[in-house]
Amino acid sequence: MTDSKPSLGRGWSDWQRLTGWIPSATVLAETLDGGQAFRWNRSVVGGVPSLSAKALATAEPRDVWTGQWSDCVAQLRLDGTALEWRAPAAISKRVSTALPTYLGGDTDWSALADSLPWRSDPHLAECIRAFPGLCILRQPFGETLLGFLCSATKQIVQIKQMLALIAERHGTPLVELADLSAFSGVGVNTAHLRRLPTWPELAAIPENDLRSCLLGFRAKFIAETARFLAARPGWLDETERLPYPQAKARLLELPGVGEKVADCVLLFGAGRLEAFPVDTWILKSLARRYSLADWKPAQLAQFGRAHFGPKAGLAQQCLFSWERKFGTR
DNA sequence: AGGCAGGTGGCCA
DNA sequence: TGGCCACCTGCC
Repeated sequence: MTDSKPSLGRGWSDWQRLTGWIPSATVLAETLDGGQAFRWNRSVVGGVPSLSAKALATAEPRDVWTGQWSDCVAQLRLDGTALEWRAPAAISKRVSTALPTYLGGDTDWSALADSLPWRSDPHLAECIRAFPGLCILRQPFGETLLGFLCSATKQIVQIKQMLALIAERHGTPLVELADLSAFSGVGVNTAHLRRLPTWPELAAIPENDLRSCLLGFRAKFIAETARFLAARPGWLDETERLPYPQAKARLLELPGVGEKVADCVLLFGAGRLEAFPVDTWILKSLARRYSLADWKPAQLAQFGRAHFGPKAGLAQQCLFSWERKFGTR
């Protein structure tokens, strides 16, 4: 079977360079799979496939990240110092437009981190040094809300499983079924190439069907939030456009959305860098590194905004990543 | 083999 | 306002 012509609509586009953001492997992993987003997975491609396949021992093994958001799916890899991407050929045009925005627009993340008060804060300096150029993703608002409604007292692996199941069982395919056969052997489970259901779609799913996607008591919150939104067309879009304080106040009206989830949605799903989510990791971080043991979450949030300034959300993510990776003791 | 986990809402002083 | 506790259930 020959496939000499460039494939139109089948398989993946060629790898293309992404200009602007050049993360290390660590920072790329931390950005895509460090708790901001829950729809990225790493696979290892290349290297020595088997003992007998000496001839196939070609390229160095390297990580390829596959991720989905909205009606997009993309793969990312590091080639030397450049970040490269590709997408299913059928949607590569759409992805080429959406990907830069998803990765934080044309923000200079190193410059932004440099604007944080690290000069007078040794621990913050250490966290920034550990994850130089760490990026705050700009994810779809509604999907970010869904993701963090799943997050209560769950670890990242489990949140990823919930969302994968929701997409698999209740989402529509991202690529035409006819194109899916071209995806075997590239580290992609084609069953997972489905977009997450939208909120109107979620409103039509019985709570028990949600519950069976490993959601537990979170299913009730999602079902109730879906009903709330279904009764208010345009409410979520308006909320996304509101200034931070008003947007947060509105999100807090949703069942299952408290301070922490609201801040996560605004930080990772709306680019509001003034949001400062206080979770257990930040609780530990501030208690241990800033001697703020026994402070309550609301006080810590106030401290965070006052101490780290208008881009406190980026500082939060640096502290969070550091604490999760190095602070386990 | 059980305790625990990126929280929230409701109830009580 | 502040503190406690139930809520589900699959992982480490």
